[in-house]
Amino acid sequence: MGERRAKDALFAEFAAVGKVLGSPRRLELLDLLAQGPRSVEELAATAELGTSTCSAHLQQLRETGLVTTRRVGKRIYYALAGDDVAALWATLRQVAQHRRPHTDVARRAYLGPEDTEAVGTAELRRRLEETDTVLLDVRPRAEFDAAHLPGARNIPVEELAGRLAELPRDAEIVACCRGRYCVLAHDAARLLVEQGFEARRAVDGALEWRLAGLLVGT
Amino acid sequence: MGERRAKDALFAEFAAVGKVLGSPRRLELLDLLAQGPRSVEELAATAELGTSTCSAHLQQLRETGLVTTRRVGKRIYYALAGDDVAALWATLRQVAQHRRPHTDVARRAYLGPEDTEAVGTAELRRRLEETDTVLLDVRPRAEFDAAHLPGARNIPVEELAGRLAELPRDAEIVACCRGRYCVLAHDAARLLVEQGFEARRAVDGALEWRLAGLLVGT
DNA sequence: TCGTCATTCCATCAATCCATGGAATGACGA
DNA sequence: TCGTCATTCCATGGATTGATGGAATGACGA
Repeated sequence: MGERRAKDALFAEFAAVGKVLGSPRRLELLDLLAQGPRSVEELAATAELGTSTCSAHLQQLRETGLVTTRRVGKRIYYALAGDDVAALWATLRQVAQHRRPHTDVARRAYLGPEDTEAVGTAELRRRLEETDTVLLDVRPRAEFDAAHLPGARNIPVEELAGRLAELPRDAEIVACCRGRYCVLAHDAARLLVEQGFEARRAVDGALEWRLAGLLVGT
Repeated sequence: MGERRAKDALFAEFAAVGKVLGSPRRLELLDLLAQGPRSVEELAATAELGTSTCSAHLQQLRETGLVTTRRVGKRIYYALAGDDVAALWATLRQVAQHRRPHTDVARRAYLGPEDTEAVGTAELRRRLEETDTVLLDVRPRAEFDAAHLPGARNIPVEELAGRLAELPRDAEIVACCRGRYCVLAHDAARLLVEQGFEARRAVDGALEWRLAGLLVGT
């Protein structure tokens, strides 16, 4: 009886998903896609990959079923197949953070010093309701447009230094971005504090809020 | 600035966890470990692996931080590092089931025909409280001892055919095992029904109940 | 119909991974 | 102290994977 063979086939299916999660590059692409659909060249540029390489990785993600494609004009947009994939990605990060001490070292090295104050999601929502806190989403416009917290304003970090006049000096500003391992909010909060604003950064970001069902599209 | 380098290092940490999930053999070991601690040779025998091969896989799991080891006498027991790892494994399976159509084909090929009636966890708990349903855990004794649902009785499948006299003919029997992708309950329920018992099988098993915090140890 | 442009295919090289069996390790028990 | 036994180490060969650049594909727009 092919019981062993059948079991191997089943576990090979599971392993196919695992295998595709085994490359830093693919995870980076997955992280970007968790923010919203993107074309190959956008992804290649953002992830600093060659187009061929990026395409090859995306195809592996697609063959495994984690992402889907849609053609618009002469571009092909890749998107996460569903929120369960985002949940898997979040769980993977959580396990790494929990079980691999070095993850936290790498996280700190990437995000920079913890010199700005962090605001948790519960606290953030309270402040948005009860005070005139400004929620500043500093992700690229495309990602903001795809989905963001209700009431958030968008100024991409690259533009932030030149658009300080748009921000209030008499209210608290909370910067947010892609999620727990994204630099953008750190950078933004740091810049704003240097410029004399009363600024903090959100601990969570679009990925976590997406999983909690808090986001709205445009 | 080594921003790219730092980001790569962070994502390499995440990918290390993904990479170790990319082998069917390791996933099988992980699945077994989700049932409770086991020695290398037990694992090798159950997963039908050579000892060296098994040891090598276990070490990768350990280096990645997903499992821990403990020495007892001349044996080394491997165990899951925590419930978050079990949750990751469950999420991975769920995504595969959801996003890879072939998973269900492989699942059916392995588990055999769906000729016995399935009982979900909510319904199972209701029946255990309100009727005199017998919950029959058909996993190996070691796994049952490590953790099981309160009130369950243990008869490993191998022994089942010879111990039918211990089971009531006037009450419903629900067979349970490791989880959604385990054959044992299917085999047991099939055998019992053939023998004229009023038998069903639980949809969920130890893995799912562990994550729901329903298990008790010995 | 043809040029353009985004994406994919292809061939290649270097690197990594897996399974295997025999030797080495290292803790227990006499 | 020494034999035993579970586990790990090591060397090997076969297979897979990732990055890369140039060629091919295929849809759009003139």
